[in-house]
Amino acid sequence: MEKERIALLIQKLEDSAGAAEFPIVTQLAETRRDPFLILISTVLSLRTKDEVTATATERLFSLASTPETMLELSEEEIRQAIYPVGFYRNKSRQIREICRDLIERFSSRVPDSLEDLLSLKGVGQKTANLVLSLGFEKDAICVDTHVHRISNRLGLVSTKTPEQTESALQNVLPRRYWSRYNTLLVSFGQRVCRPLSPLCSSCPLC
DNA sequence: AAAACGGGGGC
DNA sequence: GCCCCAGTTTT
Repeated sequence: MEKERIALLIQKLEDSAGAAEFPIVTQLAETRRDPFLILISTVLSLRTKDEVTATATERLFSLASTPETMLELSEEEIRQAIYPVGFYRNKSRQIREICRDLIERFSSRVPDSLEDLLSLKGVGQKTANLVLSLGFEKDAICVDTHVHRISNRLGLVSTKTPEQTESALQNVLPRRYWSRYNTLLVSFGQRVCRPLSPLCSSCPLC
């Protein structure tokens, strides 16, 4: 019964997502299927709105789209490309360190294991899971603020922190939905179920 | 002025 | 668990 409810929920989310626009970062992810782009844009997204993140990602990747070429950019060049994302001074340094690390330790490829991803500078649980999910289509759930908020609003879980949500979802949500869950919820969270002034009147779930 | 934005790290 | 980090926009 709970399974059927979840299946119906996912179906409704998929229907509404197909009829509308995905968030820009997710669009980039869908079109490019490039783990490196996913990784960098996720790093940029920390404390930053989606549209700003997308603009910064596009500007940066128009200058360089591989670890090698990106490492050739100076911190100043990266700073200018990604402004005004939050923490842009730290991030320009961090991005160069990640590029250097990818080149030296992973032959210029983004690793596809949780452990290796976590070993990169400034990459934590959520960033790593998002790269696995969006970049490699693996069974991972990135419980960011959107996923946390909406999972509770939908009544799938009843939790206080994103960490609690992550473990709770692993028990509730069938594994076959994991890789789609992020895309669907983040899309839904930005289009409709927004943190402030949610568009409840046009909610596809009601 | 405060809250918000797809956190991470150190302790 | 708590606290710090630190840039900008929105309310």
